Amino acid sequence: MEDLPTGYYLDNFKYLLDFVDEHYSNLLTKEELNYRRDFLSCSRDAQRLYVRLCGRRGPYFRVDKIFYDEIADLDAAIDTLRDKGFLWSPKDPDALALLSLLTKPDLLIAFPVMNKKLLRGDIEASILAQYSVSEVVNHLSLHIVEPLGHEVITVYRLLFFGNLHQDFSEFVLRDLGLSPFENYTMDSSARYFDDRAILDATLASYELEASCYEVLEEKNLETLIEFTDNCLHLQSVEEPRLQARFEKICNRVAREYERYKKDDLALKLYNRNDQASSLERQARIYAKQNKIDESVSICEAMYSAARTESEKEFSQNFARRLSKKHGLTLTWMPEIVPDDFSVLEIEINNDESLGVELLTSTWFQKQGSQSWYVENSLIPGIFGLYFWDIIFLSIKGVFFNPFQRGPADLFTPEFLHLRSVLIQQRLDSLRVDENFQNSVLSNYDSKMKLANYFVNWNWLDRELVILALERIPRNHFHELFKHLLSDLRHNCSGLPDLVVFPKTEGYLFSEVKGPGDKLQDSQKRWFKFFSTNNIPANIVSVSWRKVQY
DNA sequence: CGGTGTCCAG
DNA sequence: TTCACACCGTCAC
DNA sequence: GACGGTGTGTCTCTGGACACCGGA
Ligand SMILES: [Mn+2]
Ligand SMILES: [Mn+2]
Repeated sequence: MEDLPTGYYLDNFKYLLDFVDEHYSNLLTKEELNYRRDFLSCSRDAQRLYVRLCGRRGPYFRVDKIFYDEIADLDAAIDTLRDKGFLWSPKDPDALALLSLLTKPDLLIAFPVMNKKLLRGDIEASILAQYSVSEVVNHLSLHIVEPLGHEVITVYRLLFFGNLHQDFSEFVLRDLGLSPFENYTMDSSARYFDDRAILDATLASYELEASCYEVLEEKNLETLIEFTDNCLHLQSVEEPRLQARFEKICNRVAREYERYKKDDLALKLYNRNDQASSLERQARIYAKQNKIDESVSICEAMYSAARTESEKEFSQNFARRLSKKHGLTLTWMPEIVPDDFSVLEIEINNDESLGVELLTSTWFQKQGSQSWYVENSLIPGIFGLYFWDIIFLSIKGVFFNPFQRGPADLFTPEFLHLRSVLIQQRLDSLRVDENFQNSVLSNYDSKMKLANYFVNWNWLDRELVILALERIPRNHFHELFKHLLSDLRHNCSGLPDLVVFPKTEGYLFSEVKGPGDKLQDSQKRWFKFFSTNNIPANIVSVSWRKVQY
């Protein structure tokens, strides 16, 4: 595998800064623009040191523990960064973070009174209880530095990636060939953000998410109420993605209120949005409070405005149970179609180390079949291969950086609308396409390892793809792909554990269920789909063979 | 001293 | 740190 | 059977260094 050039990390950092400067400079504040200008004016050593430190946990670093061969003059680099405001030595550092700079033996030397048998965490706690922060600082007298400007880097990163979960390691993995990306064309005007207000709101929503997480960790009702009052004000955001993110946070908090039996507080938050999870919780709460009419009317509204299969399922099932219990007749409810999935009962020896799915797969192999543990990798994977060029079609604005696993509109209705003709053609041609197998396989070979939202290369053997293409009939693929396309976001999960190929012909999807496990909702939906489309699928119900001693 | 987890480089 | 999945305990019917 | 809570792998990968911990 090819080595990266010395200082590769600085190249990546600068690439990102320049890219953002080129595409988004009109969105940047004076401070953010100056940040880049000042950084570029630093010496190469200083730039390298800064990027190195910012890539590490920190937040503080002992100067005597900083070792980088490629940085010639460490002290000069530190001075430069300090002068330009990229680094400082904090006067009032966090004591715990300071203690973390010492190993446990060093801690015990510095604070000899401690009982050596304690765990590290207990030692730290007891030092903090015993000494004031300034005493700890003076006592250790370490020369420490802290890189500054993380917030600015965050802005640049968000503008570049369009999210905050990707980071500089993307560059490395790509350049090492470990996780390369499709070479789609980005039109030069493509931008994820157009508006500073949206950018700021997005940054705020990431912070809100983080503080929500902390608040939930605390497990304290007062904190929760305080958080609600201070941070969850009704806000109107134009950006739908942002709105959804905000509502998700509200719903998480509301769910926590339910755990405290504060249904009224929960409802107040749930009421403000119409996300599926919110509607579902509202229906449950009203039912629990014996407000049957309210609960049923939520279900009815949910049913008639259902955006996904799962909303339809839930509203129907929940209302059905309610009506049965309270003797209501609901005109809007469709006839019940009882589930009738074929079940195969088998008995095998337990082996904790392997897991029930692999054991069942082995069982099928012992019957002379071939069997793979694929879950959601096979069908979405072949879909991703067959539709590859459509997924990565350059449509204006959907590709705005080189590290995307799919177009920006992949999970919005826009995706289908803007490509409807091509998608329809591809689906139609599937039935007669002499080339279907070849085009999937040739994409498998030519796109190998390239990141695609639907293709999980690690779980998609070439051999498996070949066999699946041979054994699964065209019209089955047609229906499977149509079903995926009907809800790309939700229908890429819930597929059965195994795909089984009997010795000579045919195939079978098999969902393995150990003792005490049952079909999940998403799995049920797939099984309904299988049964209406005559796609062979069963549930393998496993029980453990009694071991004789 | 071996097992485990975390950090970090590439 | 999120998501998808399995597993476990409880409760009511 | 319904429901809620929890645990696990895995998130894009792999290996090395190191610290910590608990038991011999
Ligand atoms: Mn499974
Ligand atoms: Mn299963």
